[in-house]
Amino acid sequence: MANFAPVDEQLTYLKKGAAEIIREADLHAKLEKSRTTGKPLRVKLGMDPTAPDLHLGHTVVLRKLKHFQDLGHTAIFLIGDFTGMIGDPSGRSVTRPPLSREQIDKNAETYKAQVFKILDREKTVIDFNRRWFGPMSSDDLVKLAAKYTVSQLLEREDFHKRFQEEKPISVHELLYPLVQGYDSVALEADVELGGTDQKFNLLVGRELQRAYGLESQVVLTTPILEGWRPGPEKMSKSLDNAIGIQEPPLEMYAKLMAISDDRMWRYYELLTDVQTAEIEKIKREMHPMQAKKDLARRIVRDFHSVEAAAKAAEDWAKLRERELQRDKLPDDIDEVPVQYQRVRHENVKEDDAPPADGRDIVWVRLDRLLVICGLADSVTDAVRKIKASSVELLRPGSDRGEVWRSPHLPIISQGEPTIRLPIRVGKKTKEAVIETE
RNA sequence: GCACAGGUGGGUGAGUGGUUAAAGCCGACAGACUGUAAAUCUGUUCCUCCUAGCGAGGUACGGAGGUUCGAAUCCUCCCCUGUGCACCA
Repeated sequence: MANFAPVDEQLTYLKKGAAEIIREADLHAKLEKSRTTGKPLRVKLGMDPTAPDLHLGHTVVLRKLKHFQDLGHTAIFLIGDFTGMIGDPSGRSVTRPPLSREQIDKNAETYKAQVFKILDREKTVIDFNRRWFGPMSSDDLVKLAAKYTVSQLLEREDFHKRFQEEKPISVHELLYPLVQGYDSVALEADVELGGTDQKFNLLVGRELQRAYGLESQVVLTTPILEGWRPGPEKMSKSLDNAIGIQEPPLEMYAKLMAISDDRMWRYYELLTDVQTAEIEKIKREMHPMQAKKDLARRIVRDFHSVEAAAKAAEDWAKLRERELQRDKLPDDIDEVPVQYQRVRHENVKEDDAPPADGRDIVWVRLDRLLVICGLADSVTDAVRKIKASSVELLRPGSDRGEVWRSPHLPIISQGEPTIRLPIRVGKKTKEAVIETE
């Protein structure tokens, strides 16, 4: 059979990005045993087919399953089509509405499609817990229920809280951890994976296996990933900070580029196969901006393709540049025709006039001009903007211009019928075409 | 229908007779900073006019009147919203 890597090597690989391993010594022992017997470990990850779309947060634990798979162990992806009908009460203060049969089937299908973006389709065992719960007799169910006590179940924080607050806890919800735990019995799992929020349920699996005369599984939890927006919230669709694995490359890339530097390292740890030592090196030696680009590219590649990732990076850079280019004269400035009458400055004081030395001076009311060009909401607003030094007169062919702080603007005319005047206010640039005739 | 509560600037929300064009916050707009994102800091945030100034004027606190030297603030009527009750049953 397969040749397993040395235990310590495997352990290092598996520990990256893990929140907690219960118990590490057990895992060590199991790895040791599988290596000597040549028998791969049975590693279980169960998911309820509740949300049809997976996001990067879900992939943290999936990747961990993949790691086991990489090392030659048996990855079992268990779709909780039976448990889905109960609804996982984890972290919930109210009863979760159960899913309909059709909904579950539909979600299960989309799950399979998405999960194989990470797992190796050939090597993964997909199972449904209805396989054993479907035919389970009432007798067996009672036997299962007899293995655990109410007070044990009430140790769970959310149950405890609800009990304390005299909020309802349905019996079927109480059953949930038992059912999930029994999955481990049925599958004879050596290891079960889950998010840290699943810890209690996973531990029940340990207990139940022992109660059924099996060796207890090792529980490996993974951290809950934070969303891409600033803030400590976990990644979640409802908080609108999730990066879905089915999202288009550019969207994915852009969101990833928007994460904070701190979070970037977290993502490196939890969403890539870059080894811890390597991450440390990147942290030390690479420019954070470059590191983030690499990360974004890497993740997009995982869910799309190398080409798509390259394209996303390119498109993103273009978008970025366009945004940063507001100092530069854009190629396509809107031209606004303006009649001189509407912007003519009437009462020019003599001493304001620069030496005309024979040429015509055209005095323009810059404030009115801004309004006509749509660069200000009202004349008052225009004056404010002028006084706030945010109005820049651009010189044609140059990226730079001159900040003009007065509502009156003298232009030396060479006698042309029109005067072109590119103006920038903040992000907006317009070119006024003044008809002097 | 009755009874309370309430209607303020883009949004929230202070303000109960007089420097109140109306606090604070948010948003928006600009400026600074910057490797991305964010954060931060500064300024501005009703309109019109000019001589461009801590300038002049106008309009504004649901609507219409009124009291007053003076009202977002007090009175009357109306409109609208929320809540409770009643009606219908």
